[in-house]
Amino acid sequence: MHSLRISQLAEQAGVGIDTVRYYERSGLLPEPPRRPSGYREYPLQSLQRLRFIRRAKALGFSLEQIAGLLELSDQRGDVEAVKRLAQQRLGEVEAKLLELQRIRDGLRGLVKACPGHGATEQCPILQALSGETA
Amino acid sequence: MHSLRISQLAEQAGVGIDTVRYYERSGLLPEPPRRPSGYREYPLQSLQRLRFIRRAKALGFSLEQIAGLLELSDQRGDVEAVKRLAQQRLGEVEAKLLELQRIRDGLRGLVKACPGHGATEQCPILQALSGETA
DNA sequence: CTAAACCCTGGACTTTGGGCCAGAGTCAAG
DNA sequence: CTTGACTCTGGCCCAAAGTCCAGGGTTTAG
Repeated sequence: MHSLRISQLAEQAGVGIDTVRYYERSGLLPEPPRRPSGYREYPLQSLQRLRFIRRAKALGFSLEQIAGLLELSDQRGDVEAVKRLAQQRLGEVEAKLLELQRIRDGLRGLVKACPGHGATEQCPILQALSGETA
Repeated sequence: MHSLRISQLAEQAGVGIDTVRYYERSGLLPEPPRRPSGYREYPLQSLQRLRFIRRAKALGFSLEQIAGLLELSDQRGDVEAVKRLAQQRLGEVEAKLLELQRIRDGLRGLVKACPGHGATEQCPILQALSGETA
């Protein structure tokens, strides 16, 4: 039984049925084969893909950006182009990581500098993020 | 000249004027003093705050979550509560970091495993994210 | 003192990412 | 072969985060 109905797919991926159809409309999830009746029959791959989307979304990627990431795994061949794309995405992701690390450090500093009593005075998180990145 | 008109503030923070007013309505940006005419006069602090918001947003925080972060720097006193809040945010941020690192590693692997020829075959980024986190 | 450039409020509109029906067909168990 | 659970399409609705007027004051440069 390596094919799923839409409700099974949705449940196992932790999203709603409408979401699945919406992703299909948006081109994020490829149109699955249909039974003669019109019912969608999803391969297990779709589950991985859906889970990926859910996670990436939780990280603040827009569906459009996620489409960009997924494009990488869809491209077979044309290796040069894929590589360039991957490098570009990698750059974006690394930038995100840096910013997120700054926030984390700010928060850590706050937690540490604040031993349960005394003054919060100069909360470091504003500073931690006020550097330049236009 | 340590006070800014709304257009100057907006420009220097890299957001639109309407956005500034929207943040004020939403309680993210405190209401600034006004001239007798009603014009808003922003202190430089507002600039830092706006920039913080912009960055945090780029990382996928919602305005509501950002309000939560900013609350930390606004609270003076009640140190216990502040600390708990900060620790909670820190946990969230660290979880995000881990996921983002997985994506980065996946992309790195892709770039590396793909030296300009050969098959992309098994793009690692799907794998990198298909683990369990409900 | 006047024109250009700003600012005010209030409200309507937009995009993203779905949620929620209605009406009609399909499938599986008893 | 019927009943309940499931699916289909199409369309309308929603919240978040802005964006864009309109109509009317304000400031400032010439």
